[in-house]
Amino acid sequence: MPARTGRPPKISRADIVSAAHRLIEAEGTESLTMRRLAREVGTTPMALYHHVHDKEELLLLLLDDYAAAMPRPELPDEPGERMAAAAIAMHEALAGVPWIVDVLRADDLLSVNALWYPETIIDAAVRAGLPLERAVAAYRIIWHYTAGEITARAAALRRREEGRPTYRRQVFGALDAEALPRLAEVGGRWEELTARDTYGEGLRALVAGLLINGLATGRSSVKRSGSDDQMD
Amino acid sequence: MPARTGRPPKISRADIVSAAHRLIEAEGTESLTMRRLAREVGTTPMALYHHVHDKEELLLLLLDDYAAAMPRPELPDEPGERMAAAAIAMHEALAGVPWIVDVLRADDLLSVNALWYPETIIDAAVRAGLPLERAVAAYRIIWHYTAGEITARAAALRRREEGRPTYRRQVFGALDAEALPRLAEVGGRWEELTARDTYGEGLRALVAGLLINGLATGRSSVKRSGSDDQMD
DNA sequence: CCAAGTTTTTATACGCGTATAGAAAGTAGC
DNA sequence: GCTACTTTCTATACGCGTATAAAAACTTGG
Repeated sequence: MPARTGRPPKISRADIVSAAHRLIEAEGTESLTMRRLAREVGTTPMALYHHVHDKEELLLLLLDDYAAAMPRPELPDEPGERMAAAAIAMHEALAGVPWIVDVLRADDLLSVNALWYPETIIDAAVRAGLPLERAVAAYRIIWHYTAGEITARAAALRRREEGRPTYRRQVFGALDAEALPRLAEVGGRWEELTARDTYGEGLRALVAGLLINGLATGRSSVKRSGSDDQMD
Repeated sequence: MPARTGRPPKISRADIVSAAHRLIEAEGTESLTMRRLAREVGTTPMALYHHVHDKEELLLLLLDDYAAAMPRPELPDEPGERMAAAAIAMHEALAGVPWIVDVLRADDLLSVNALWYPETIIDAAVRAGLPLERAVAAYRIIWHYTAGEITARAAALRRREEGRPTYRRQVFGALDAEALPRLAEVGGRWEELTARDTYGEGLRALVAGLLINGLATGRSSVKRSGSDDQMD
């Protein structure tokens, strides 16, 4: 029965989401404002709010579409590597979305179509021998690390684009070498060192540690067996 | 020479920062707006901007004061435990600051008075046998994990306070048990499991993994340090 | 056909961070 | 004392997300 009561809608959630995609595509992330979007859809700003709860929900819907379209990686059989592969795929998916930072302020993942990532990571952790509860904990720890890394990455990018006077250069210039010898030792190389991509390295360390911890005796499963040197 | 040229200032950076502290203390984090703060200081909003670059810088100044006042923990001698102890102290310091989330959107730490944390962590990593470069990388990995965990924690708190209709309950209600068996298995316990504090657990795993990687089998992971061509 | 009820859309308004322009209040050189 | 110069502060304005209230456009029951 297509006939419902009340004033018939001019726009739908889908209209809004697809207009948002168009807008981002055409004019970049910064142009995605509720007011601009309303103009795009051909309505008033507040009309949008009858279809999405707030802007954050809209972004989550966008992410969901995005996640649905992401290709899923081949997964190795060895559990530790499998966890790592899924996490790296998740990281790559998220790192490619410029407005992701606003979504990352939300809790732990995730939008419906992105559930494949936690599912796969948790499953791999269970295969590695962790009880389900600990596998969930492991996933969340990986998620926190991933979200934090992406946030920092986005901030660094932003800072680089703005060309702001590099507050940290100033900090490292006036370092008290007595109180902070290591930082003084690093000195001017900080900028260079922190520009490196360490996500993969950290992730492997994390996975190794999680599996060792969870299995009491560090099964040799963690020891990198072969194809470990992929980077993103 | 106390005589300087130009119109004499009515307010100082210190005035602003201390007024901000007062305001937060008295009326909570949400009341800290540039306009409200200006009223508190007895000036116009835009006058503040001659003393701080933007609101984010102001928050960083607040954090700096806060960090200066934080007690520093006793540090164990064993390097791994030492790293963990410093990181946990850092986590505790940050987790206690309600507006921290806005600062965490910035790069890697940190304000001047908080440099003790990276210094200590890096130093402990070096004591554990990591070369300085890898110790810095280890610190940053720990930082990303810490920042991510705190962000998620803050988001969870916010969500709990708002009493929003728990989007995730809805997600977990309509789970496709075929495609997502592990998540289906967790089911309604997700809420409970994700409420647990896993920071310490994750951190220990991370430290363990970082030290294993950097030492025992780790030499093999240094093998690419010459041709280190990764982008960010 | 009309009143009641329901859903969607519009109008208006608030407070936010901050960009921009210019006024105000000093010092320094003549 | 006047002009130039510098620094600080004020006035105004923009676009943002979104709360609130009312209007509009339907269906339904009488």
